[in-house]
Amino acid sequence: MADVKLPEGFRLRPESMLCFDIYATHHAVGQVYQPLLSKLGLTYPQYLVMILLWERDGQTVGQLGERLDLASSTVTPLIKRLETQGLVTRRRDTADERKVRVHLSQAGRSLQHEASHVPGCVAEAFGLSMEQFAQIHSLLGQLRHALKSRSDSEAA
Amino acid sequence: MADVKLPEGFRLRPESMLCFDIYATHHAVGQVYQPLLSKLGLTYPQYLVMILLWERDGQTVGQLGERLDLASSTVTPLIKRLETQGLVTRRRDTADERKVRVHLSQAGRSLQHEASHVPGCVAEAFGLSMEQFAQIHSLLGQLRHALKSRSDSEAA
DNA sequence: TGCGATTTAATCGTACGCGATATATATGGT
DNA sequence: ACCATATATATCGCGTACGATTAAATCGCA
Repeated sequence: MADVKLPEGFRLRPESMLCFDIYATHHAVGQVYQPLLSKLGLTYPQYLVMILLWERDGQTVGQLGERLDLASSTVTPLIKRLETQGLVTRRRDTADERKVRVHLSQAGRSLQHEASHVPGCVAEAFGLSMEQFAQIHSLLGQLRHALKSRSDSEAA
Repeated sequence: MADVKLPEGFRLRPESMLCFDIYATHHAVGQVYQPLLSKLGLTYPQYLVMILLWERDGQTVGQLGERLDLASSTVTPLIKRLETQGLVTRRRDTADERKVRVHLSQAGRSLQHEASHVPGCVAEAFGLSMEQFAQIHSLLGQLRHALKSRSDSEAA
């Protein structure tokens, strides 16, 4: 919890603080996806889960949560809502009954095609060049890595 | 809603998609702030509001919401919780009674000093150079600007 | 002046998101 | 085989978030 190299009484305009940046960008991105996804009956977090399942079916609740950094208290009800909509089914793993595997239904698989235009629309809305895109990806990755290793060493 | 220049059947690893980047980074940042702020009895969004008020007292609910991209349905209850904690007071603007002005209490002002170590701790946890920091700020700003102008033209 | 349109907050219902806790299943050492 | 421990989900309470709606105050303008 070391104290820092910022000048005494250092004050930035709030809008130029990184916490505001991330917060505002997260919002802005969500608002690009929202109208596209609501036509499919999905929320943004539900869409992220579906993307993971389209990539690999039958993942456990824990695996999905780990890739999205979400606790079971968030993932479980989200999956149940997807199940209510008929997009997925939940089955206990026969080998290890603690695990719940999430499987796509036929409707869940078809939805992938109906959603195929979404990344394109979003990419277009982003209006970034491939270079800028790659830069952001790289910098955010570095940022998360720094934060992660910091909190890991704290936990140790 | 023009379709796009992505190759047919284009598929990225989910984790390298920008929506995952932003989502995961937002989370990671929140988790750096959370332990620091919980000692002050604040949540992350409450902290953002306090920063805005420390910069300029007496802003309206609408002004606070606009700077954070939040609707009144989010801001109003948040402010009420800050009021319950004794950090702010809410007063109707005498000149325009539709507006509600949010004012810091003495406790709200003192909290600024108790929170003064937070940006430093966070900057340290970020572990980024000033160049990287500025790059992220700039790129996220460009991204938001692109998204904003896109959705504005849509609304028009 | 009067009254319809606009602006500003607040309210409601639904869906995240998390910390703390509970429950069921599996594992390891004796 | 037995039991302490660990693991995987689920549940609960609280605090965001947002779209849709409502209500009050203000503004525009005939």
